[in-house]
Amino acid sequence: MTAIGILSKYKMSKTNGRVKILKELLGSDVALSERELQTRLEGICDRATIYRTLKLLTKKSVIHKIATEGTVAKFILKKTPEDHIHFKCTDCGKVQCMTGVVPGNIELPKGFIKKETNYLIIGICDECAKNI
Amino acid sequence: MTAIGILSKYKMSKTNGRVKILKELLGSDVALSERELQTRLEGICDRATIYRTLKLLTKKSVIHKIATEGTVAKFILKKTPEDHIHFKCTDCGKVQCMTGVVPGNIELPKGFIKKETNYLIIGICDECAKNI
DNA sequence: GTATTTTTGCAACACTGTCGCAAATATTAA
DNA sequence: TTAATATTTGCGACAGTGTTGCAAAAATAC
Repeated sequence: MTAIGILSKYKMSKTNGRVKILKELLGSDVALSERELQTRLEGICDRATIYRTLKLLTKKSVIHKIATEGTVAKFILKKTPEDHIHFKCTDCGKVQCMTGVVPGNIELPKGFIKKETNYLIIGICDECAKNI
Repeated sequence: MTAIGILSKYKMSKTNGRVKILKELLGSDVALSERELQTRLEGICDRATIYRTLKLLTKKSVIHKIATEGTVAKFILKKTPEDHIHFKCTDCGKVQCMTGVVPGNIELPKGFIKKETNYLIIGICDECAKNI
């Protein structure tokens, strides 16, 4: 799906900034922070706009907000609606989707209602592991 | 294990602040942020001290640093060394340990090395679910 | 093309987490 | 117990994240 297509689907105004932000996310196989997006967009839009767009896209479930170890949140396109795991490399810092690695169906204790998941494995990614 | 016991075990100086911080963590079944600790300690020690202590305890694997949805990290005593899941309630904000709920053994793709996990389920906890 | 609605950029803000440094406290050894 | 040494603390300053109000700008609706 294209950036414009997604914006149409969710009835969001097609502004220059939003299209560019979405394009970056569509073209990235790793999760990006607001900072990283800002760098890639080279000042096409304001910090606040990026934050607002990311918040909106997260709310619409187009992207996934990943709380990583540090203070910064990273965002990645939701490829599948199912729960899945993300991997953060402590070496290169990349956060990526672990497609194919499915967390077993987790049964919560009685009374708990699951809305969303944030599964993160921290370690060394395959690329970095080669150089050790 | 007592606060003093833990400090001895890890060869950490037994300062007033550290003992109090550890006692709070030992007495809490939910994860606490630096802010929450500060409130509970009523100014017994400085922000910086709390942060430093939490960092050290995390490094020693005494506590677990949980990256929650927002910007703030929360900390909880490590009851078991195994991977386990934490649950964050969007209603009351509490983050707790889901003992008994074990994530299936997750197999990573070839080359990836796991060091640590951060599994968080977001939803409504049993207490809050009652009042809906 | 104009009117209306939505979004943007800017500036200001609160908050988190870190750090250097001198003073205070804890540990060690006598 | 005291003096010497090592560690930790509090303070202030700082960089960074994420949010918000508001007027200007852009997008949508008519």
